[in-house]
Amino acid sequence: MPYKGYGQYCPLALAAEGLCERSTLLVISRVIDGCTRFNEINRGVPKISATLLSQRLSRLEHAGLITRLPLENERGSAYGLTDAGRDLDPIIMSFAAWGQKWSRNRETEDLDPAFLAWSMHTRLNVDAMPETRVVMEFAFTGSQKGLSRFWLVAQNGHVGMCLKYPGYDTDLTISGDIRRSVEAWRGFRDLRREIADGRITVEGPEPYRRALPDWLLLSALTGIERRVGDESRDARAASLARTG
Amino acid sequence: MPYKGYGQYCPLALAAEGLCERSTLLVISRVIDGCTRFNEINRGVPKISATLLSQRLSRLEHAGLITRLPLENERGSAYGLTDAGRDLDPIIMSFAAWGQKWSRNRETEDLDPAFLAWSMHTRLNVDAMPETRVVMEFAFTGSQKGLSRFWLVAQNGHVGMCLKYPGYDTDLTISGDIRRSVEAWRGFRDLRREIADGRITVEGPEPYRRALPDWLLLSALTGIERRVGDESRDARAASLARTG
DNA sequence: CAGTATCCATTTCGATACTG
DNA sequence: CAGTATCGAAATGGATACTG
Repeated sequence: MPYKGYGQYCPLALAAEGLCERSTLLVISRVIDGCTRFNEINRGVPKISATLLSQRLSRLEHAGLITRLPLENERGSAYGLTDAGRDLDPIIMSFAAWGQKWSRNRETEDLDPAFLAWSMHTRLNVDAMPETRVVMEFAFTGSQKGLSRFWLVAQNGHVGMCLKYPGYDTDLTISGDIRRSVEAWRGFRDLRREIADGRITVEGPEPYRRALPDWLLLSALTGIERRVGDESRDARAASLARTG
Repeated sequence: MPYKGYGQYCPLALAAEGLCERSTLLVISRVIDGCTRFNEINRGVPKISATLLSQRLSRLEHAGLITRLPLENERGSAYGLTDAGRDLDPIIMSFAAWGQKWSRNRETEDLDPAFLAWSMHTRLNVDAMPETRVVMEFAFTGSQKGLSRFWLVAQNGHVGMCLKYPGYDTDLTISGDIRRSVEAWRGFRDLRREIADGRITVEGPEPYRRALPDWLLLSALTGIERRVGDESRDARAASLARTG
């Protein structure tokens, strides 16, 4: 068996062997976030196939990181964390914070509207929202597939995400370019300014329109200082190239 | 491009994309430890080929994690850390600590004597050692390849590791089973007790023999609490199988 | 829904040989 | 020493089809 495992007792090698496979950290992260069902995790991990997710969950279970409880009434299982898995929480957080701080911006092809919608549905400030049902429609432009629409339905403190028109009347419609939307989400742009300047538009009743920025909590990592040296260098180089 | 990259702006996905490839964390860890030369890193990362190390170093350089300075007098380069790379230090430490705490023990095939020797040469307490040259010979039994010999040569605060007899007279000869030696190194067994009970033997002048346990600093992670639930379970099951 | 089995394209990596 | 180029073997992972 040529290159399976690092063949070492070194603790870092052991940890890396089990955790540094494609999507594994993302899967654990979703379970840490509280996702319990297969498809819930599946939606929360970008571009993972059911085949791979299934395999990852099995391995993580055998490695003692997650638990799997078959459900009584329904088919399927509920996934949860073991102590070992829970111990990874702060490590994964610091990993993500590092990514926020040091990663380059992505190309447009990497700005997946579906994943932005999924992220938003996990970070809606339901405490600030009305008791009644609120239906928000998001329309992102500028992505590879042209226009992408999603609906978030908030009710009784619970938020659902729909890929198709959910049948309920839409209360708010938010439209904008996917790149600007992602940048606002990540905290690189000020959402209120984007709205005030009309680059992201909000349609609907005045009270809802006004409240919207308080409903969207944005990415949990917006506070992290950003330091991507190459980009400012690239920007300077580009600027020189233009002016020079 | 089927499955290259996760195609996401998610900070955790971005971090994982760059860092969660085979051996990448180990390579960065060696540079964090202060290794600067290609072969030095190569020896410190278990089972990495020159091809792969070369590729990893290039990627890490382009990703802005490590620096590479061509040397003036000699061939080759000196590798170092950027701010982004240095920022990973505490994260990699916590990763390794997690591995120490939660990983299962390894099979004998994974107990590589060469890597144990390499590890020891980085953790010799040179301040406690004589000014004069000290040559230690290690003879590990019980590994796949039968007997494995290594020499550590300490002089003037510097420690070298030799895979062949270095020509100098040997001051101390340490012999023992590779599994017990690794377990003592990792802090799972008490080194002094292993020596006292004759499972690890030390030959040489009395003062050196007595001082040896103070010279070997052991793994930097020996203090981490160990919690591997499955192993006690496995042990119980095995015990049941034997007795039942 | 919640997965699993199979097949195949793509990718990864080590061994070997080679260079200055 | 400090790598790089090439090649083939091994592993990975997506698509598809399938199940209860």
